[in-house]
Amino acid sequence: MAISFAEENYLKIIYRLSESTNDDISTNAIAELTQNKAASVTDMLRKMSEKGWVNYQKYQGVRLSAIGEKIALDIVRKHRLWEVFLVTKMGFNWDEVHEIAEQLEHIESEVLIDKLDAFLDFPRTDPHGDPIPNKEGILPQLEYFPLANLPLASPATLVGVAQDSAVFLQLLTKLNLKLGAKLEITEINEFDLSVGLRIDEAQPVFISHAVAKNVLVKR
Amino acid sequence: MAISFAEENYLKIIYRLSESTNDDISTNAIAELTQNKAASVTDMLRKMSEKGWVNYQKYQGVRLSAIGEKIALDIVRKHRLWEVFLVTKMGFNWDEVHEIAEQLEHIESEVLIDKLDAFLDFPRTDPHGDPIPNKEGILPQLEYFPLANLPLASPATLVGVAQDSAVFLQLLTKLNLKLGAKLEITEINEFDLSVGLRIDEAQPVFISHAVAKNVLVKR
DNA sequence: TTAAATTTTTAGACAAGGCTAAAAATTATT
DNA sequence: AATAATTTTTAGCCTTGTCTAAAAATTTAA
Ligand SMILES: [Mn+2]
Ligand SMILES: [Mn+2]
Ligand SMILES: [Mn+2]
Ligand SMILES: [Mn+2]
Repeated sequence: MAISFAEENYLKIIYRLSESTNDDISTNAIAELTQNKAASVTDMLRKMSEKGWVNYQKYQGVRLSAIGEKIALDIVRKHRLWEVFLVTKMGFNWDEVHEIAEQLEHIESEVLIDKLDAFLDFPRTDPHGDPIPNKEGILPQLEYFPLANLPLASPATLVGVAQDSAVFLQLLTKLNLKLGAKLEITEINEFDLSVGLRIDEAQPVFISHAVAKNVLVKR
Repeated sequence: MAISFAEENYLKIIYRLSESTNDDISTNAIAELTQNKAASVTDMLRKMSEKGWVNYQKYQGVRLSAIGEKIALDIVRKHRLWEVFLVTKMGFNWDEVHEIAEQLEHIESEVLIDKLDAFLDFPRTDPHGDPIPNKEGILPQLEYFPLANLPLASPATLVGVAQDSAVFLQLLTKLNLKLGAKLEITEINEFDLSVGLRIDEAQPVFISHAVAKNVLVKR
């Protein structure tokens, strides 16, 4: 069953939304990311449900089926491998590659992707630190990753920092963020991507996205 | 004015048909190459004429406008550069790259193509010997011609092919005819225009006129 | 526990890019 | 020059993926 660009984009976006929550994904959330109207999303969800790619109940939201998740992971794999290519081989900066990868992720050729993977030396993460799924759709278990990528309500341990400027490290100390601290994200603010963070079972505090990106955690 | 994949394909195919004739291009010829029905072609020609990409008169055939030709050359440039990439960097054979390049040629990013061009060391021809237009749409002047036009006992070098179907390229491989091969015609058979051909100083073999017409050589 | 606000779905429309069948124009053959 | 064959266009229909406006369901607030 052939899949269209539009369908691939919907699956990828549902996947992305699923990463940071366990709830079903809402029509409006999908509409916002696809840049379509909610009515259009409803229609596509009905069609993709027919095809068995998502489990969808009217008014109840949607989640990916096993097949849908595999398709989404294939697209994510392609997107991230192409991003590595663009940065390491073509000399783009990491902030310039996303839009081009949005196009390249739809190129259909399994053997091309395998060769690209080898050409890039089997990278485990893309230029933004995001993990690259293998052909089977399995994400490498990274021993550490940015706090900014930690899903809501999923406990982790602070194991490092991605930056060692004095001002940054002093701020961590002020926040009581030290190696070995038990962390849990309680809230993610759409507006500025700042997060509510519970540190060692205490009352949550707010930290900026800039800080969250530079704090490394392990599950 | 955004351009769709379908439109890009029509322009590219009209360009290709224009390469081997000075006449206007017929609806049926386009239908055959696009794999669409003539009625659909008529409709697209009318629309593309509106947009100023082709000059089209009902029943009289079509030809590219200056703008249309520039668009077509841009696509040809991308197609051929990606084919070089696939062969020289990804390790594909020359008969495996056309279908993938058909997809990659629609990726939209001028800067990506410029970087790719540099990454590949500014190739003048693709893996099939076809010239690669520069950004301005200018084709490098190559001095090759069909093997079928080579006189007896006059050494030449295989520098390209006039066709890149997989069956044809596979036949060449079987015959040990590859880019750079030293060729010399030892015999021409009046009856079917087949030729005796010495390849790299080996014992002569017979090849059909159809093959000889599609093999490009340089003195 | 109603009423109000919000979210989601339905209904109907539209553009792009295809198709088939029939009509019209062009070209080839007597 | 008339007829036959071929090519091209027109007319009408279809699917995909989008939209707006209105209706229905759900959630929030009074
Ligand atoms: Mn990206
Ligand atoms: Mn990325
Ligand atoms: Mn090609
Ligand atoms: Mn080629």
